[in-house]
Amino acid sequence: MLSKKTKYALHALTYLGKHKDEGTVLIHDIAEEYGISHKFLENILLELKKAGILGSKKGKGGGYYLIKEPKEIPLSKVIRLLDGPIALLPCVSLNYYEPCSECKDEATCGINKVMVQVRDETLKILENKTLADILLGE
Amino acid sequence: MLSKKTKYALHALTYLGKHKDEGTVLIHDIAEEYGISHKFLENILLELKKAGILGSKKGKGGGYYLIKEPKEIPLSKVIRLLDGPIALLPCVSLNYYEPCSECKDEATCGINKVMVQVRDETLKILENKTLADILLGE
DNA sequence: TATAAACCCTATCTTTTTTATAGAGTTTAT
DNA sequence: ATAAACTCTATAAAAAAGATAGGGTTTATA
Repeated sequence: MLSKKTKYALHALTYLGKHKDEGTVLIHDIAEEYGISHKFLENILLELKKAGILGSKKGKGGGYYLIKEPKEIPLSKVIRLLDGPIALLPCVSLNYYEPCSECKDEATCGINKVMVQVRDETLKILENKTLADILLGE
Repeated sequence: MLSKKTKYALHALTYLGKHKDEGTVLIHDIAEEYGISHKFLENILLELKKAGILGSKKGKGGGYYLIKEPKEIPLSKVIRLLDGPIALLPCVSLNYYEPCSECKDEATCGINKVMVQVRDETLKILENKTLADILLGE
C-alpha cells in the first residue's frame, strides 16, 4: 500500500492540476480541501518541488504550481519519490538496490528471477499511468 | 516492498518445493538454510498452514510439507496472506477495503479510478506467477 | 521601510507496524 | 517414559510512518 505521504502527494497534484490556470495555489487551500495537516503537507510539497515536479513562489501572494504537464508526471515518479522502491525486493530494485541478507547467490535465486519480471511488468503499468489519467477521472 | 515475513515465506515455500519428494521438512532446516530465526519462521509456517498451503505432522519425525502443487500457489496468495492488500490504496482493495478518510466521494475521485486499473493489472501479474515459476529459476 | 503573508528547513515527538523472542502447551515415534 | 517437533499466545525491541513545532527567508504592498 502507498503511504499517506504518497497518497496526499497525489491529491495535492490533482488539486494543482485542476487549478493550473489560476496561477499559484496555497498549501493552506490544499490542506483544507482534503482535511490534511498543513505542516505535513508542507513537507510533501517541498519534496515534490525538489524533484522538479512543482515550482513555487515565495512571499505574499506566493504558492505552488505545476511545472510539468500532467501527462509528463507518471505514478512511478511520485511513488519512488515519496515511498521509495517500486520493486518488491531490495535485490531487484533499479533505484534502491541492496542485497538480501539471507540470499547466498542472486544468480541462482529463483525468487530473484521472478521478482525481476514482476518489477518490469509493474513498472510498465506505473510509468504509463500519469497525473493526466487521474485528472480525466475527476 | 515485501515484508521480511513474506520474503521468508517465499524462501520457505521454495525450500519445501525443492524437497517435496522427501516427506516432511523441519522448521530448523529451513531456518538454518537461510539464516533466519527459527521462532520467527515458525509463526510464518503456521500461517501458511492455516491458509491451506502447507500441511504438518506433529511429534517426533514430524515437519512441514506442501499440500498444493507449486503451480497452484500464486504470489498473490502468499503476499495477501502475510502482507495484506495488493491494492495501492485501501479504497480499491478487494480483500481489505476501507474508505480513505480524506476522500469525500469515491465515485468522483480520479485517483480511485486510476488505482482500480492499477490494481487489476497488478493482480494479473501476481496471480500468474506461481511457486512453480520460482522453482524453475532455481 | 515596516508589515504580514507565504514558502523553506530542520529537529523532535508520537504512534503504528514490523521484527524478534519467550515460554508453556500438545502430539507422536520409539 | 522420553525426547522431538509442531501449536499457540503474549510480549518486547526496533524501525518506520505520521505528525508537530518553531524559527528562517523571501516578497508584495501599503
